[in-house]
Amino acid sequence: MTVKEIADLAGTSRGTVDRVLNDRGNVNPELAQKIKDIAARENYQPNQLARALINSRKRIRIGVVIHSVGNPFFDDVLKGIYSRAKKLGIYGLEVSVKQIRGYCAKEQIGAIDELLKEGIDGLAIMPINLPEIKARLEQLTIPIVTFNTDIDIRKIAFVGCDYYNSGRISGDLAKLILGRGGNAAIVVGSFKIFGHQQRVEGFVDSVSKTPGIKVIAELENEDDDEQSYAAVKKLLEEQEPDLIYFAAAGIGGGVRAILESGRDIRILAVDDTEPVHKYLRDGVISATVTQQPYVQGDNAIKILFDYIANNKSPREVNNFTENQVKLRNSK
Amino acid sequence: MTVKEIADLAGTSRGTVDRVLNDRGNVNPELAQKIKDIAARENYQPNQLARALINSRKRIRIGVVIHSVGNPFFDDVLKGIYSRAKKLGIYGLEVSVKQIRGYCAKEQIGAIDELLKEGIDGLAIMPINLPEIKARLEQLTIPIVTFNTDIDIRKIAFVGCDYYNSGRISGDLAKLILGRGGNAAIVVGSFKIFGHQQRVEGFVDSVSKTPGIKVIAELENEDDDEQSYAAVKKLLEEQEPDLIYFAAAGIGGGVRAILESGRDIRILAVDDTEPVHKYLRDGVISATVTQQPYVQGDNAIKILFDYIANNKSPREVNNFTENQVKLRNSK
DNA sequence: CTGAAAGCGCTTACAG
DNA sequence: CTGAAAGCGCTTACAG
Repeated sequence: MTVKEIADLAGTSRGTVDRVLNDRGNVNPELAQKIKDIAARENYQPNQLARALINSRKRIRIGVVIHSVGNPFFDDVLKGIYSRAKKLGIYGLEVSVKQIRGYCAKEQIGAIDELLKEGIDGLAIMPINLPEIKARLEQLTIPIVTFNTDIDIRKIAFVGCDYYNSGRISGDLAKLILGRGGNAAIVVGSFKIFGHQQRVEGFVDSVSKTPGIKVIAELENEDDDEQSYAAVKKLLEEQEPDLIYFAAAGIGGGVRAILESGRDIRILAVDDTEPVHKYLRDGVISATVTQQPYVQGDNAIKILFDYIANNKSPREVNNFTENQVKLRNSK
Repeated sequence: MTVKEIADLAGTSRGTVDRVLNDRGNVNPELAQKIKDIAARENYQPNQLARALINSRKRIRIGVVIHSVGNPFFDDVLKGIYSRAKKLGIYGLEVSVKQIRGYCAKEQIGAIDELLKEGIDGLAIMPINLPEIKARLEQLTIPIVTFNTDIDIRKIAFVGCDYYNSGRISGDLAKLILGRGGNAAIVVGSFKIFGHQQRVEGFVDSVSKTPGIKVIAELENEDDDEQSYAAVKKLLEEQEPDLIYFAAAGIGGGVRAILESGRDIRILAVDDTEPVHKYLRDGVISATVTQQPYVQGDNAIKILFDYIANNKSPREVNNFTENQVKLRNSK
């Protein structure tokens, strides 16, 4: 079935069929209905390649805001973004990435405004969860996809980690390691950060079913290696954990404190940044739970483009990446 | 840069440019060189969409041979195959799948011959590793991709598991669980099957670095639940394993023997078939190592189509899927 | 509101 | 060996 064939069946022209099938208006309602009926009856499927060939001439611009500066975790997220941008380049996609540093709302809003000035058809953003960001995003009329971290606004999709599940899986690991019992401690960045909180909850829920396992401490390190070192050092002076679960950043510093203590403590981590990777290979860290950063970048762009170019929404707003367990010999 | 622009620069026609750039011959060598130079200088990249639109008119037929009948492991492999077949349908791909049962060389050769009679442009096959299969495949002139299991022939690619690495990762799990020491037993289908052998090697190499862990038994179960049950039952009467690693099929039967014994034994599995899935959820099996069956099917078709339609080979002949650790709360 | 024509960038006959 | 023309299935002006 082609546009031409439908036009012939309806006794009209291709232009008119195109207008009807793509809701471009300006068609006699009766004729429009007739064309729709024929298309439905003949199960017309537009040829995606022909359509893409035409559509690729009008550029689609997607803006990306990511606070990746100084944080190697986001290297893989960026790889995913650029890879998908390249793949969709032949379809007319142009991606403009604003990399910013840390958690500054002002800088983030600045990046959004710059992108708007450049002129974008959609925004992929890792929003800082603050009221002023929420307010700014709610003013936008272009479609938005959030990735890695979420915020409570109307959006096409969120692509990122299911933190609660991540915590549960780390809990599974703790149970494997501690067997019938032992003391576990948890170190996170901040209980104020939703994802961190969720991981702690998941971990605690998971291990709490095993009576012999006790969670003896929950510490904050502000995602900072020095604070992490100090907090863990203090912990080791006061208590006797058999296992420490690092549920956010600052892992390198914390591990250093453990190694210096000379104690035999099992270590669980999250993600696969440089220090984690190294300590995992060396057998210092027992396991880490990763969150497919590459997929987060890749899929955020894919979903947003699909929405803009093909008017297709993902099935679910929440698109969770897999929480994958990595051990010493994992690749 | 378009064909038209190159033709203008070279003072010739689009037809001639097309002949040169696609090696269709029948062009004056000097003119051909001139066109090639211009294309190189202008960094000409053919528009993939326009090309695909044309090429989609000639159907490309890929035949698939898979011994999936009666083995639910291959459900996901099939899903991957059909998903990729559908995705590439708009590019002209037609896939014909021959599902056969078990390890019968005659049936497999029959399936190959049927496909050849249907007329295929490429073959994706899970070859039984037997001389007669090897001989038959070596006669073929169409491109071949092997998936899930490999055979020593000339081919475009193998897509499947790195069994040795899979075994090593299970060894990592054993070390996590046994901590400083304990007895491990291994159950495989057959030492004659390369993949099974490799998993055993990987496991042994991995745990052998920990002095306290001993591998006290290596059993065969012919991938059969009843034989598995009997073998494990006998093992438990004679020895005292702390952990049993099932490195192939027949896991349901083996686990039943363990449960009936009432002994507290940690269990490692491979793949995520129904009994494994259930026992993992119930906390009977501690962990399993999976091999991305969906990706195996999906990627085998993708690579083969890319070779036939776009003359593109994968970077490596061996395309290993990831060995992923799944725990109780994994999704 | 409608249709004839041109065009996207490529490939495919066909005539010479 | 070469070029002019037609065609893939769609969309986009443009004239009426």
